[in-house]
Amino acid sequence: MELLQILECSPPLTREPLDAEQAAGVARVFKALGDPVRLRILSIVASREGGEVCVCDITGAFELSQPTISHHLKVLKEVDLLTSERRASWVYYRLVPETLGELSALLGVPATV
Amino acid sequence: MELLQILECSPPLTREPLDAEQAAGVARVFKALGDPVRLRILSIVASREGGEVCVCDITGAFELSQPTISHHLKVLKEVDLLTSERRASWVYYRLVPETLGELSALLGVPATV
DNA sequence: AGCATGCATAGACGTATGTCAATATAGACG
DNA sequence: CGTCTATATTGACATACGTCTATGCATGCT
Repeated sequence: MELLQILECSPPLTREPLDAEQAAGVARVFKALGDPVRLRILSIVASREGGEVCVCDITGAFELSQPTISHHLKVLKEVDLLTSERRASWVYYRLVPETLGELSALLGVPATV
Repeated sequence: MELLQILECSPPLTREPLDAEQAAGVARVFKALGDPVRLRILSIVASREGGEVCVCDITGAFELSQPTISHHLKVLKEVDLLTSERRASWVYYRLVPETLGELSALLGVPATV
């Protein structure tokens, strides 16, 4: 089953308990978010006007090796938080807003009536 | 700095990049959510009518040892997702909805206008 | 064709994490 | 007080993870 589908089928945490399969899928995404470098990478891509960021822009923002950044980008891609596209020599990463939205909904606390 | 304060000060990922300190704080919380067992525990507590769950209720829901459940509860407590209170022989866990709400806001995608 | 550049992959290494069995602690109750 | 029950802590172990260096693979350029 696709990860985004699992997120779509998972009820908000405050509504009912997750079953094991839902929890496993959701946990994969949160685990990807559970690293400071990946969070910063994601926020760089997500907040970028135009929505696209070249890998070189990201690498320049950290004092980490290029392979390390590449590794983190791969992790974010594997959980459908980012997509990438190669154009000419450069690879551009983009946010997948649906995934972020599903996570937000999952955590959302129902408005106090 | 307190964790909840860091969450309150952190802008939505789609608005601007997180700085290193914000990312470190936020990552701690997401890391706690990045385990299937903890997610299920959290959803059990969060979705419970009355808001309180006794540890024994949680232990009974998993085929894991009692110390393992206790460990996961501790992790969730350390990132301010849960609080606990002892009454008589039992310990009751409660959701901290503010933390969940801050996380949700952090991930929220601005409505498409 | 050959080289330079941008990014990905492979492998190695230390540290962190999830789990358990064993033990400790705290409260209830005889 | 002693003991039972509910939960927490400790220590051990295997596995996963973040990082690096070295290398591979495209693409563009001369």
